[in-house]
Amino acid sequence: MRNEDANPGAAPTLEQARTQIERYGLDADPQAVLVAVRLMATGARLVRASEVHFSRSGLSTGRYRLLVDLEDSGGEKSPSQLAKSLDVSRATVTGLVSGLEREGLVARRASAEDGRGAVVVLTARGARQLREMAADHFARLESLVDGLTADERGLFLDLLERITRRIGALTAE
Amino acid sequence: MRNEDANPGAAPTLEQARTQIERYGLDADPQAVLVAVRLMATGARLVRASEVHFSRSGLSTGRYRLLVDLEDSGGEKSPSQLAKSLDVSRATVTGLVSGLEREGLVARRASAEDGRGAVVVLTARGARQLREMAADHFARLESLVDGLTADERGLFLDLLERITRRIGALTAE
DNA sequence: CCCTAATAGTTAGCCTCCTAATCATTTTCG
DNA sequence: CGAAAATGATTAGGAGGCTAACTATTAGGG
Repeated sequence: MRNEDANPGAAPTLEQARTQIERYGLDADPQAVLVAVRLMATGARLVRASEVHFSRSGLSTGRYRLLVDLEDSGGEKSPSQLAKSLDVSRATVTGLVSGLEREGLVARRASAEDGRGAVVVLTARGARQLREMAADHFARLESLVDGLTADERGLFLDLLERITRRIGALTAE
Repeated sequence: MRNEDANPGAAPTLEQARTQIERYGLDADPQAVLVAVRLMATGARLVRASEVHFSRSGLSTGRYRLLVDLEDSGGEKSPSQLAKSLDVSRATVTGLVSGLEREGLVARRASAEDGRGAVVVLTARGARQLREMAADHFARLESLVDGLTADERGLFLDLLERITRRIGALTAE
């Protein structure tokens, strides 16, 4: 049985990391490489699982996040601000808002102060949608880390944060 | 200054988690929720950073992973096997292979044993491409976890794995 | 044996996100 | 003040991934 068959789904082993490093005579630390690769694989899986989940409510991760952000901001926000806080391009926000608007979860209004600007408003229907999804959503998130104690969660959060800080450097370089 | 402006880029705070939970009178643990949300945010950022990086070599994360997988398997593999080990649909593999073939990094051959089957072969050019990228690639991965000691990396790996095991349940449900 | 069911690969069409270009307003400053 | 630069939003077009549908071949059961 092949290695990959026994271990499907983007979860590489330490052996694989070691082999790859040695193939080119590099001196990288296999464990360090494994951490990075596993984190990426997990991230990708999580993103996809989330997309699958939200699509069952006719939403998507992006649309849901936009709705939540809107509610956190008291129900109104400009597309630019949304792009910034969601860490997504303005063009993407335009698309997300268009979709949400089509389903009546959000509405567009012209900005009163700035002639160029627009304001995205959470509709009653959008707020209700969020309310209906809340319990299930948070239960799902909680269940992800069910297996960890409070201490372990704190620890994980700390380690994760220290890794996250390095991501910026990767793109900038 | 708004909270999101001070903390851009999909890195929610404990406060935000608490607020959202309380808004609907739920009793979820804010810390647990935070861990899950941060992990997803980090994953998404990592995936995007990776895409940016590979696009500079005319590749993508998916194409690179396919190339590596091919090399790990001795340079040949069927599209179905690739789909399985990359955890991606067969249709996606078709697309990845087409792209790689166009650039001469990979070639398609008909399977000798199975009339339906095909075999994807790593070309000399594909192997060279991998060789050229290796040092930089592994250095990048290593630098991601530079800030962690070997013990911390082991710990992180363990915690991450225990979380990853739960992802399946999320989608299945 | 042959007809049905399973399997391999591809195609078509959708969604998410991106960058680059465009158009309209504001702001700045010479 | 008026021209140039900056800013807000949208549009156009591309890449990655997915599912569903289609074609070709192989395997199985009556």
